Amino acid sequence: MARTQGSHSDITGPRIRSAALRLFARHGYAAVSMRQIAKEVGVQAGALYNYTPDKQSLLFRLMREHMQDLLQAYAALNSSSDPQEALRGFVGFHIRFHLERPDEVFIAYMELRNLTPENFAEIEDLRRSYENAVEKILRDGQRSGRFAIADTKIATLAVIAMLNGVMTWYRAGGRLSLDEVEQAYWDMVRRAVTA
Amino acid sequence: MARTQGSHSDITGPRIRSAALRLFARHGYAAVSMRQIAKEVGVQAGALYNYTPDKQSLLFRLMREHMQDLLQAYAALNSSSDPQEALRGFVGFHIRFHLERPDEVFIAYMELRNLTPENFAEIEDLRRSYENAVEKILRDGQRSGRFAIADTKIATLAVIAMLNGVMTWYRAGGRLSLDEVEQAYWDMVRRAVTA
DNA sequence: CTTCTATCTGAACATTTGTTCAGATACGGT
DNA sequence: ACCGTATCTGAACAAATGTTCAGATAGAAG
Repeated sequence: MARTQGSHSDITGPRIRSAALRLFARHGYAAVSMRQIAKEVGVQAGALYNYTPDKQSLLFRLMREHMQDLLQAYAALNSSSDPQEALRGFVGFHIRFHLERPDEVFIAYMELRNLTPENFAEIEDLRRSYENAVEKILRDGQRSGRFAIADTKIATLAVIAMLNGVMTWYRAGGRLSLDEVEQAYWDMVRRAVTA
Repeated sequence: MARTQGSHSDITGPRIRSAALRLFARHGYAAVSMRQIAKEVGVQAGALYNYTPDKQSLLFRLMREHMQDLLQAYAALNSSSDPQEALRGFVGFHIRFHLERPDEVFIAYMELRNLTPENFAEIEDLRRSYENAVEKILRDGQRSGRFAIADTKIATLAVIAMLNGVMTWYRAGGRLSLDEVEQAYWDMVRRAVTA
């Protein structure tokens, strides 16, 4: 049992982050000890410090990589030039991306207050980038007369908040398929912003 | 400095809960120690146990009282029999009630995982009551043909999630007045559910 | 003024916390 | 077969944790 020592382990790093991710999501950053993480990996607590300078960095790295993945994946989605189509694309993307990463999303929204000020600022920048990309769609639609939105900033946050809500209840294999969920949310988003 | 002992203190209890509320909201339940709460009140840690059997009960009481206040306040709002008016009333109520209690709301949504299973179940029941009241409005409107909603359960959660989003960014004295915010959200909610 | 009691202090407790480090170990290269 | 080094163990550290409790204290009641 446990890992033998001396063994080359390019896999220990990922396993540590994976265990930390699940435990942080489940019990919260402050409630999880380094020893719990180590136990999950099958290693002593001291060994974790070959892979992270401290506990805070472990959390920060998880959050930053998640936000970077999100931005990169969204950038890779070639968005339509038609605002309505672009918004539809965003809704589908956002729902699916987030449902595939429940733990990362949970942490990214719940553990912001456990970041040091500098780390917090960096994560906030990334999130604002994402919001700005969404707001651009709404502004384009507003300018073209396709959308009728009182305040695009509010609408951006409202749409994202509404979509994020799906994470609190959706379970694969439940009453509704992913396509049905996506359709239901898209119907509401579309009507909420359309003239 | 500090409180003198022996003084009658019907005010110590409320002050403890008030300090716990603010600290839990700011740093999270697990990250706040009983000594920090005591210090905020100006008392030694041991004195807290005259007012709560343990830390868990302190959190639970804050959450339960908040949910009960929410349900009671909503019940006191005499709702219109017209679904659209009822929904409008709910939107205004929900936004204002929640913006008046940022700390309570934060805790009620973030600290669920730090409740014991029994306590969690009780809070969940209260929240479901609230959701059911909202869903009733949507079903009434659906039945009368006023609303066009694919799934009233999803729509309920979507509307609440969207409105809750206001808490993450609204600050009194900011760019928009409370009335403007309420109007903007009501516009979106109305269009999202209206036929 | 004396007595009573609710309230608070201050110390103690066993555990757990994040982190460090000297030494043990086992793999890759020679 | 041996060495070098990346990796892990196991013990140690001071500090902090939730909780308990005997005793001090001050206001209320008589």
